[in-house]
Amino acid sequence: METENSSKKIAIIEAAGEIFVEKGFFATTVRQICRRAGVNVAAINYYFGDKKKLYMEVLRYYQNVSLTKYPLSMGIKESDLPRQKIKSFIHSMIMRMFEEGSSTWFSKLIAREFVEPTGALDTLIKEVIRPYFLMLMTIVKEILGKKATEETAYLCAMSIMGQCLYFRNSPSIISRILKKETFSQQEMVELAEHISHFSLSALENYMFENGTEIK
Amino acid sequence: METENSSKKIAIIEAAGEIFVEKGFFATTVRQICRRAGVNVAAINYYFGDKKKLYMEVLRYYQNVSLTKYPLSMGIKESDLPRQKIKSFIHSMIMRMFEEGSSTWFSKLIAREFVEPTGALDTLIKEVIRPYFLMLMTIVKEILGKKATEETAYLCAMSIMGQCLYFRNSPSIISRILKKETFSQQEMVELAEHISHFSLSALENYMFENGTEIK
DNA sequence: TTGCTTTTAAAACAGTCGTTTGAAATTCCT
DNA sequence: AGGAATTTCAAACGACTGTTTTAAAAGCAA
Repeated sequence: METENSSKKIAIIEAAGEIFVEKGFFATTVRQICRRAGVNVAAINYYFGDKKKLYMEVLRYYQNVSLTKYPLSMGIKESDLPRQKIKSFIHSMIMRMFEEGSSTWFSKLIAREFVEPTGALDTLIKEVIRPYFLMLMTIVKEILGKKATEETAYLCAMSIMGQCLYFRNSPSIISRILKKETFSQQEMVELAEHISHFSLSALENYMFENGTEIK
Repeated sequence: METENSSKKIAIIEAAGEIFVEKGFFATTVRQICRRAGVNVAAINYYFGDKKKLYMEVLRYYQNVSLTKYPLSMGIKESDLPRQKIKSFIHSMIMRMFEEGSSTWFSKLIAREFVEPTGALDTLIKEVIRPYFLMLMTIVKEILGKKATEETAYLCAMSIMGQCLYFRNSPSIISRILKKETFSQQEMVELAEHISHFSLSALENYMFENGTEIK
């Protein structure tokens, strides 16, 4: 019975992470994972029990990595103006989702979960997503002002999340902007700038209609 | 050799449409389709060749149905103000995506293709998506004004599309707003209202920064 | 070394997938 | 009606899936 994380266990997790991100949970086969990790097919069941438990381990593993590299307060200072907070939030989110590197697979997996839920992981997902989403909602409310209802803030936060995930999760779209798969630092910045600008323009005028304040 | 569409062929297409929409191309099995259509497993291969060709037939079938029910000019009059055009566009898009009914599966399939491309169908997809997307871009440009670059209009159009598809394609999100799966007419209207309002607020101020016009 | 536990590895398992077979049933035409 | 073409169906095919088995190899404490 293994007690701590053997190197082989980690090799499996990392190989699995790559392929899960690339193809999603269902389209990924355990044999692909094992081949890339250089282990026997039985290793997954030996170390993790089954494919689904491995998937959860992958999420958990990258959750830790991701949370240490990108703390929940993503460079946002409480003293910042709401405008700046939103910018930081979106910027950080885009960076995390697009940046290439072993520590960002988790974000991509999460993004995929949004669109193609595996179901059994809802709790884990919500543990990670909800704090961010609630944080976004808080900032959104600061900008909208106190006249905004909870429902309004919720919808606006979803509009922002939707943009981020859409740009991330539509390969055919991405490849129409650029011919390549990856993004340069500058391109990511520009994308974040656009979403920030678009969303801020929206939020700062959301409570007004035709130039007159609502209610 | 069959020449025209037999009733059985259509039964398969409609059953396939339902399940493809619900589960996506890969997770749908031909046996499920055949069971729901009340035909033998071999029928799919007999009438369509294979699963992928059936999928293309489904898309083609609903493309025709959808295009007749929802013409490309979706209630938009050229004399309308740009504001109204955007509203009509988003409203129509949301309606098409959420409305239950045999003729809207196509839109849902398309929405799914956005996120989970089957690859082989890129051309067909683009034939349908592009006209709408270009139309949206045109309206966006009218609102942004002539100082807006093509790139800017493109990004803004994507932001709008992203919101629509995100609200549509995230079951776990949807079910947090409402407990049920389907939407009432009023809820759809409210959703469309929000996206319209959010996007219009954004667009109408996009070319301004801190109250001063850009450039 | 001895004995015991942990790890590896090939092979097989049971199940499902999309697809094909080949013969029966049905339809259609003269 | 007869006979050819079309359509249906149960069964099976081969390939793949996730998982289990079984036993040999490696590690390790005594």
